[in-house]
Amino acid sequence: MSKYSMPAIFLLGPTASGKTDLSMHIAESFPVEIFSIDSAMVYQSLNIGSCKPTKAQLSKYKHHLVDIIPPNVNFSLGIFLDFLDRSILAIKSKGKIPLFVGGSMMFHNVLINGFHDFPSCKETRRKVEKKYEQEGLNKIQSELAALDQALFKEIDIYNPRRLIRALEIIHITGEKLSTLKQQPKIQLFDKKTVHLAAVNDEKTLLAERSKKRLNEILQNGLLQEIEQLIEKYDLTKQNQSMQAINYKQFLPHLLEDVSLDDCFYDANKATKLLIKSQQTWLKK
RNA sequence: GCCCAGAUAGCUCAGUUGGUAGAGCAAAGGACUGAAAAUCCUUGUGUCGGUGGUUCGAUUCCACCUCUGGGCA
Repeated sequence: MSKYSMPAIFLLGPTASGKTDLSMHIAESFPVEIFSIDSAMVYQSLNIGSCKPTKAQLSKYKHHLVDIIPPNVNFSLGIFLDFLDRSILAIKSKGKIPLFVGGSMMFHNVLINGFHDFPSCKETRRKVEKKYEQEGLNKIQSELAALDQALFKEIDIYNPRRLIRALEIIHITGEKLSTLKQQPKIQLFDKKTVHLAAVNDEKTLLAERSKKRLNEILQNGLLQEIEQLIEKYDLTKQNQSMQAINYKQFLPHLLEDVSLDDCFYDANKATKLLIKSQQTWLKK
């Protein structure tokens, strides 16, 4: 029934909960290979700020879906699924089982509960984005209302991202997204052989730990890392990779006149919000 | 010691020509299918610094006091 027809193990949890270390312990003694589910670790050269495992750890334990794209390329679910496909086929032939570890909960959701293979087209998307930028939210709201009334009622129409993506799909397929959504999802793994494990902790404890970790990240040379990154790849804050926590907050210190203390405060704040939203996902 | 400016939500501040107040951020909750560490939604009773006075009514006007900035000695 499922695309890969093999078992899978998931290790879910918020940031700073100890997933990464635990996953390597598991990989030590079980026939699994680690698949990172982390939207920042996919970028090459984003090492310190993304809390990527060390080079030594990465070479000792194979981590799939880490360092798959350079920081000047924009990541997307499509890229994620492509790399996933290749890696899964590779370990399947070795008789290993994937251990999915990470805090990017939407990707876990796709892996566990399946997804619709809706198409994507950059040009179409750009057209819709342009319309939004030039004519505003109202315009694309009414466009969706005209094209797909059912979906309009269903989705969050104040969220431009959702509207733009919906219109993109409708324009490409020429069909209503609400209809397409009724088709069965692609299930990647058999639900019967999917094993979920969650690592979690008190929010205050996680906040404390992540603050401590942020200090370590700075000591490890986050600022130098960002400096080298933007120079080598000619990055600005527009790049998707620079939207990742720690990069987003400390970049202004290098490019603009923002104090280190302010950056620290913002990064810490962003991490706390991340933990919160990860915990919201876990409740599902 | 004198002069000036402040004191309002956890923080930064608006505001009420006198009828007991509201934004941003934080906090809490939530959504989530190609940017997701993104994006978006919901939730605001607080001795309006203290004590008096004027008034039907004061957080708003007046007096005094306390505290905090800044200036002058």
